[in-house]
Amino acid sequence: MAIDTRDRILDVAERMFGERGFPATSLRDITTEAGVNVASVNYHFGSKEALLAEVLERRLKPINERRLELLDAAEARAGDEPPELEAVIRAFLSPPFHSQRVWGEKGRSFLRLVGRIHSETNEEFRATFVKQFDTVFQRFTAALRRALPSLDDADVSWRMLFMVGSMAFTMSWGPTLVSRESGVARDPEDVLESLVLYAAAGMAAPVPAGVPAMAGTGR
Amino acid sequence: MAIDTRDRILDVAERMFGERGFPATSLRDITTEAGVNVASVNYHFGSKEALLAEVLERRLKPINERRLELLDAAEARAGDEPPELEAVIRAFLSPPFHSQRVWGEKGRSFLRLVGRIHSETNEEFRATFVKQFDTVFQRFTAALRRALPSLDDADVSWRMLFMVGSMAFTMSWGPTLVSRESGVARDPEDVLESLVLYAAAGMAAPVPAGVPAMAGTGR
DNA sequence: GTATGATTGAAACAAACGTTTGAGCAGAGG
DNA sequence: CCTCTGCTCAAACGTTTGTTTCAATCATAC
Repeated sequence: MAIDTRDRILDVAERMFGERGFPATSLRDITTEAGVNVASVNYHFGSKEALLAEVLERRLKPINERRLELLDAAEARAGDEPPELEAVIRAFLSPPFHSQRVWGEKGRSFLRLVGRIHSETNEEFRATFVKQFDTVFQRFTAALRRALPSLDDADVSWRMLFMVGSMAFTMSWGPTLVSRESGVARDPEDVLESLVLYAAAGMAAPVPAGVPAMAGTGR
Repeated sequence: MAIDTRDRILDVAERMFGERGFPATSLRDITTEAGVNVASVNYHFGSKEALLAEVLERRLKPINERRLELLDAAEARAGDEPPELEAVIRAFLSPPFHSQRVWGEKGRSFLRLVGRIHSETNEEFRATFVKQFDTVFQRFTAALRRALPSLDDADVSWRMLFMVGSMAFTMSWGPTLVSRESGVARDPEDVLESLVLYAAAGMAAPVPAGVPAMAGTGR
């Protein structure tokens, strides 16, 4: 009633995709809960997959923009020197966590959805999805290489993957898995701090001198 | 023909669940590829979900048993002292990576499946799934707490989550995402070493003195 | 007030889903 | 030879899926 049909669909779809997953959520689940007609999805978005794309873009765009802003600031602060490692990591990790705070429960289910994306869509869709991260990944890879001059390119790539993994898994299932135990931190801001700390230490881990040549020409 | 129908179904299901995901894979996809009748799935396993459970257990049991073996060895080696941090981490991370080597392509798609589990099944199924890890998690949590006496329980729990996240994400998508770039390490054994290094450094990261009390009584 | 273009509604579409049925086949035991 | 048991098969079950259709309704502009 109050809100536009389009937005109602987007909100409910975001939540349900996050909770049950994309293939497991039917359009009728969404439209029933949103109180709109089934046909309106195809009218407003064209298809179920196009709806998913719109749900993702709506939230992802500001997050990635914010990441680049923060990275810009960190690099400007460092001048000609390599940017500070922890600042780079924080620039990457904090925007999604902040979105969790800003958007409340909506933000949480959206992050769970992002964590699912890689496993629930087909190859082609995933390709258009990762394109949204192209610039972000390139910029952050370059920054991390400057901040970690002792690592070769392969190490930086893998460690970025490790960091992304921690982030995605934590955002998706941290609340579910950890909150069951007793007396653990709940505030997303605290979790972010722990994660930054962990990732910074992992990123900066020295490569043992005995086995230095893992990449380079061939292997 | 050569192999038993049951095993044929299990093999194909493992691969397809890993590639496309559980909800996105139909029983007819599986049975057609395996060259068996649709009805045989329900005859041998009872339901699609029960098939998934069997696929998981078949591979997961030896992995978790091996983890506990290695942890036993590490603790025995340490005597009354706390076990060595890197040994504990390696005990947790290496069995799935080794399975990747031992089982070849089958192992890879299985690990991708495991990475998907948390996002593709309903609450009840996931509950029976994580039960398989109960013992493992308890033992490793205890060992890590002894190896990291300066951390409080909440920090250990969260950092374990970070580690599991890196592992799951790497096993699921490392080959897909990283291999596209040039000249990066491919050998699973090397990736394991990088991950152990990263996780050990992250786990051992000192908690900044300024903000020590994150858990404990309330917050 | 009436015409216009955007939006919604109920109903139906074919296709695909997991599961069930019951006949048919093979081989072992008596 | 017959019977039982384990298994496979083609066919059909009733639901549910994403999508389409087309008339009804709405707000806005003339």
